[in-house]
Amino acid sequence: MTQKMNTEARREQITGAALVLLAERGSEGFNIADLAESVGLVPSAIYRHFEGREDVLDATLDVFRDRVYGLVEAARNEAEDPLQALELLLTRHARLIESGGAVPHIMASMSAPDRHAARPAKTQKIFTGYVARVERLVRDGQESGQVRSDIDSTSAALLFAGMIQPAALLRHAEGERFDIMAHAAGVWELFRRAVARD
Amino acid sequence: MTQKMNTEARREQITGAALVLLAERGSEGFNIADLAESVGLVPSAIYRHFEGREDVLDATLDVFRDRVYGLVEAARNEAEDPLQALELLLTRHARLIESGGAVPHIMASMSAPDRHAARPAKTQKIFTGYVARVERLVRDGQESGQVRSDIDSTSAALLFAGMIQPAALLRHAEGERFDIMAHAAGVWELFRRAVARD
DNA sequence: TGTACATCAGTGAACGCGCGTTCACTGATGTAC
DNA sequence: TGTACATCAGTGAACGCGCGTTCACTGATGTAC
Repeated sequence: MTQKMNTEARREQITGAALVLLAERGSEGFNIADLAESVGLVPSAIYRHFEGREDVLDATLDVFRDRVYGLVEAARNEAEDPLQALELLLTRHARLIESGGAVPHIMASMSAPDRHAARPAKTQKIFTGYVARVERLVRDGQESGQVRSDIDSTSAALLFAGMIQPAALLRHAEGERFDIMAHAAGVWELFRRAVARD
Repeated sequence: MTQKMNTEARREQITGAALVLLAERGSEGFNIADLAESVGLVPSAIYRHFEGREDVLDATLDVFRDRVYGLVEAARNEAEDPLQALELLLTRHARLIESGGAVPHIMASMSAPDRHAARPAKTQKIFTGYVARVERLVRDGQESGQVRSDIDSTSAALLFAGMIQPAALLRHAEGERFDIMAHAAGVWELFRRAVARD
């Protein structure tokens, strides 16, 4: 028998593994058998810790949210000004995708409507929360004078959110050949030119 | 019995209906029963015209590709210059999403890996083809002097491709409340500022 | 420190639902004469 | 113009696979005394 763990520790291990599987295959290809195997358990053992597949996805979405929001907070704290925070955030998103944690891929696949209306709604809420945080950074930049005051902060936030999405797709398509860090640098240069006060 | 149609006409009707369903629910929620019902047929009738579910998706992807590439061609032909073509393309993408043909949503859901490796690969090829066409417009703009020559055309093309993606997600999340045409206008202003000469 | 007991995570067999797919049959449509 | 026949799109019942889920059972772990 596999080593026993208390439910709390096991739940964390399982949601972590689920996040990896979701990044690889999306929610469509996500299944209990593979999830169980990836943590060295038998499928039915998952039900000791979760009510079912949808409950696993829900808990995994919580982990996902915390990580993504945590990325924004970290960038905000570590950077010296709002514009640098945005650059740092973009770089770290890129690095996350490079290491397999395909954030936009997860977002997209989890937001597909299905019988359980709860999951898509939650996913969308995570996304709007993310955009709101980025928008906050943009407005901070406007107040500090770094960012042009005549631009619409929502537009800027949505543009920012979209910068990394195509990269994740290409990363999946072309794999190692696609230099995602270089893409982030190139696209950041364009974004900076669009929003920075010359 | 439902009115008979020859296979060619029926195939077109079915792939058209499939595209609508995919935009609404993604490939995960796409099933033969609903597809058949949406064209007034019984599930087994689908098999008169397609080999199976995966074959329907494959054919639908062809329709999707033609429509998206057609959008780029139309914009190129109708606009007076490359930059205006890009603006026109963005506007039409937005209008397409507004009317329910959620392009990015389809892209994302179809690219999720699964047993049949063929579909994701095809989806990714459609996307890279799209990016290549946009990149071509950017380079045309550089040659005509409208677009700055010091920017990386690939970065610009990827930034452009990403502009509409978050909008599609928000459209799904907030529905009518989210003014996608206004978003397109706002984000275009930023893009133009990033790439246009002076 | 040792023993008895309760708790609870892990197991494997079995179940059953959803859904894609098959197949024999029907009857409408188009063609040959 | 009418009749006979061949073709083929549509039907509905049934099948079966994949996969999420249940359940009785096991045995490890932690606690009470």
